[in-house]
Amino acid sequence: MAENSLGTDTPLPVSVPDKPALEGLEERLSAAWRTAGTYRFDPETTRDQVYSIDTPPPTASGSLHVGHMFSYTQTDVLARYQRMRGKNVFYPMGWDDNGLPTERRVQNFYGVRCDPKTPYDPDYAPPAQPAKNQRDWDVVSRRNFIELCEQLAVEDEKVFEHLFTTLGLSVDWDLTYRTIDDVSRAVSQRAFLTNLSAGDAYMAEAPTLWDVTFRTAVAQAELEDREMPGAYYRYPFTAADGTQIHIETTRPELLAACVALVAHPDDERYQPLFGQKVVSPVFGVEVEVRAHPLAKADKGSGIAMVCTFGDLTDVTWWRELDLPTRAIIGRDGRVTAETPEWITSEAGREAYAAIAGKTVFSAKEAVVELLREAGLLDGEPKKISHPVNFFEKGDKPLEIVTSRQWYIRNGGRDEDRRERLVGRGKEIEFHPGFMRSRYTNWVEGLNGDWLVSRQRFFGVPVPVWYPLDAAGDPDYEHPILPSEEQLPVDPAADAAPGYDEAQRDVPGGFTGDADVLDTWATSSLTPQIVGRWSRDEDFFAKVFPFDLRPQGHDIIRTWLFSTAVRGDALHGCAPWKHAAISGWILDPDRKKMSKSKGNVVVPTDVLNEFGADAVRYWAASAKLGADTAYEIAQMKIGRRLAIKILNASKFVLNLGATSSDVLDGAAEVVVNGLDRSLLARLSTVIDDASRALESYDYARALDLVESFFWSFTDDYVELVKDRAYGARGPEEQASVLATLATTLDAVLRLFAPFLPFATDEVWGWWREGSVHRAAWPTSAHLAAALEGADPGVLPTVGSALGGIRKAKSEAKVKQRTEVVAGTISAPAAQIEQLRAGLGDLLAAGNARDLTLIVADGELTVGGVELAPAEEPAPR
RNA sequence: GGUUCCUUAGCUCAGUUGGUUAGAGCGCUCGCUUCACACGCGAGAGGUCGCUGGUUCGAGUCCAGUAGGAACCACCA
Repeated sequence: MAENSLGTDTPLPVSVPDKPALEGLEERLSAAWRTAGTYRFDPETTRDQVYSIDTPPPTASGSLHVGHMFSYTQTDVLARYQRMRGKNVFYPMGWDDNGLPTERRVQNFYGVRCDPKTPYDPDYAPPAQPAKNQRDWDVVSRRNFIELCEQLAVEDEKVFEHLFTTLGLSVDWDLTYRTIDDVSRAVSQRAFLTNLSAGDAYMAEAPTLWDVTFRTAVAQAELEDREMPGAYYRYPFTAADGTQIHIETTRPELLAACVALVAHPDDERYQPLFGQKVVSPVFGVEVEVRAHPLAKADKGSGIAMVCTFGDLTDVTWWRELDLPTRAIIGRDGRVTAETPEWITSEAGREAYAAIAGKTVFSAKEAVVELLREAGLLDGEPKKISHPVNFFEKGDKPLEIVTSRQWYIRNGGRDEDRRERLVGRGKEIEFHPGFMRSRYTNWVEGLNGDWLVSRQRFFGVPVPVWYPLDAAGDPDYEHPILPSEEQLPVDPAADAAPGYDEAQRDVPGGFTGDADVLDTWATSSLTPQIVGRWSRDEDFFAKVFPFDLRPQGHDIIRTWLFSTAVRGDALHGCAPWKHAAISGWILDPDRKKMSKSKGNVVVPTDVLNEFGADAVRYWAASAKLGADTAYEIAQMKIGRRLAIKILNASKFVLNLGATSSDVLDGAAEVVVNGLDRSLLARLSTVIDDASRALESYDYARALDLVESFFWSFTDDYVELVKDRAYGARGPEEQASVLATLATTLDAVLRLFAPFLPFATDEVWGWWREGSVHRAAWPTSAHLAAALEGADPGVLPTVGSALGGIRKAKSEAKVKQRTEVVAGTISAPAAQIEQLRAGLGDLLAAGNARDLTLIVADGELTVGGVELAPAEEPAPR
């Protein structure tokens, strides 16, 4: 580690600019830090020296947002604090370029489409301009697509890196990764194969939530409810004796996919029907009436039409009542063209022809029309608004189709694992603590394992092949797996081990798994990727489990949980000790900021206008977990504070206060009671701020330091100016100068994590190296100066000065107007404190004399006689 | 329906194990170009801590209830 000690009082020439300013500091200092390697992680280290951070990788293909500055600053403050505490901080940066946003951006930017079946072209160059018509876009292999992605990512990442650098993030830029690069793909595949061999991953054919636009399966974590208009349609099924049983449904288009009617076992209206067959209208298909406790007697007509599959409840009934499968919705979201074999009647088959090949929407209209024509629609449809499941990135309701998919066990179907994962959540210290309940809530509400295969083209391929039998059908029971050394592999381009490429997709040969892994299946491995898991186990052991995972509360169910699942399966522990959950940025109207609302502020504009320290002040003023309004006013205050630090430092240093030996114990020079009082207060602030930061409450630490600093400049500095100029002799002057320098030194260190630019600028005026490599102050170093010090002297003298100022203010005279006489009455203890600072009080108040009177009650200043106003000098 | 958070000055928010007259900043009013800072300095006004009850010598703080706001999860016939 660099000069991480207090012995920094080298006799450098002090060089203070005439007009200190914030402008330009970001560029100059961040370049200097980069050159000096100020934030470099030292791999020669032991685990207990390290503080490791599992940085969230931003989507570099996305747009910059003030939210980025907000949450990343909060993490940076914690990182800087730990570094000053002497920790070897492992603070990497990643780029999440494995996912739909990047896929879309690469497609549109270059005008290409990915088809994994296309062979790799090592000499491929994208068109100079994307073709206007998407049909004319180049079709490229997955590997070419990934290469294009990496090319474009370089440009996108520069923009983010520039923002983060300007913001002053103390990231070690040598530690970067991309979620789509070779290393990440290899780690993702290795983890998947490890899960597979340990039984933590498996393949199954099952009903799956399906997005018809993207034509891919989606996981529970990617679901989103949207309130949609709909209608209840009421129509009858017919029992053998001719009784009509009315059902109500919002999805009449699935009538042909009906497999049963279900009512509650206690529902007396339907009890006689349980076990009997009824016939569906229009299609004339026989289905059984069944009982199940999930059916609600008070919903609709109390009896539900079960289709395969209308919603997740249907899946439950289908599974638990062992119902047949009669699917009619294809993966394209249309009704299958072929007439199903379970529709046997002539009329039924004719009716089916009316919906075959139609979209869900058109099929619904057609079925309703058929019902209406047959006079079976009971009354008009009742319009309602109801929640419908959507893929969070999709714009059509999800369907449920049966398909073969890969899953990773996450406790959704296994009580033991579920409890173990809840326990992992308890191993993690959440900040704020209540955020853990979101984790627990999610784990306990899971209704299935984690579906990780996606029928997309761009992403990390599922690293698996299948042998083909003599008929050319894949043997899914015996997948062919790659060796460790082969990773990463692309089964669509690379031949299976032991096979020749010529044997691809021919009987007796092999076929590659066509799917890619869910992006979270890779993102969930950020600790393993950046920590060099399986590549450098020695290194991995120095950073894992990580100390900190910072992230937003909106991705607890996805990123946080999935990382915990991987940590549990691969390492048998939680992946981090702490999780710092940041809030969202709301616009000033308290609505969530979003692009669609057009209320997004461009971060670079704000940085240019107020400076990085000002923006950081705003971010660091908000507690973890608290959604926070985007507030320019708060940035103005931060800017004011940063400027004040520059100016106050300039003043203090120009007074000649440059030796802070007191911090190293050379305290005997501090003889004045007011000085000792200030240092006693400083000592308390150091202790309190340190305690707050230890518990991840940086906002409180900032508040404490800031309050101290303002009382330092407004009260203490104002009081001691005269003495600092030497008006009361060399000993008194030495005392105040040592106190000023000591306080300035400590204050710069205390502010350094929050305002890295202004503090390091001042540090450079009189110190060697960077304040960001200096040690965090401790009160132990001040103890020697504080024997018997009374922290109450400063506030008491300060309020006496306030009383004098008030008298002048009320008289509407200049503050430097001379006080001819005045009395201060206060209890004896305060009079004692006033005596300790009387000299400074007289000087600061420009008072000839003040009479101190012991009296009960609070301190009051009275009988102030002011000197007559000076006549304006004759012109 | 379950879980969680929030409600304190006009605004944004502190208030750490319950303890003397509840704080800050912004905004507002008044004053001051005081030799670090006008991107400044000083002074001042402004709150029955959502509401109701309880515990306690003592409640903004703990408990119960209640109203309003927000988020997460579940429901989705």
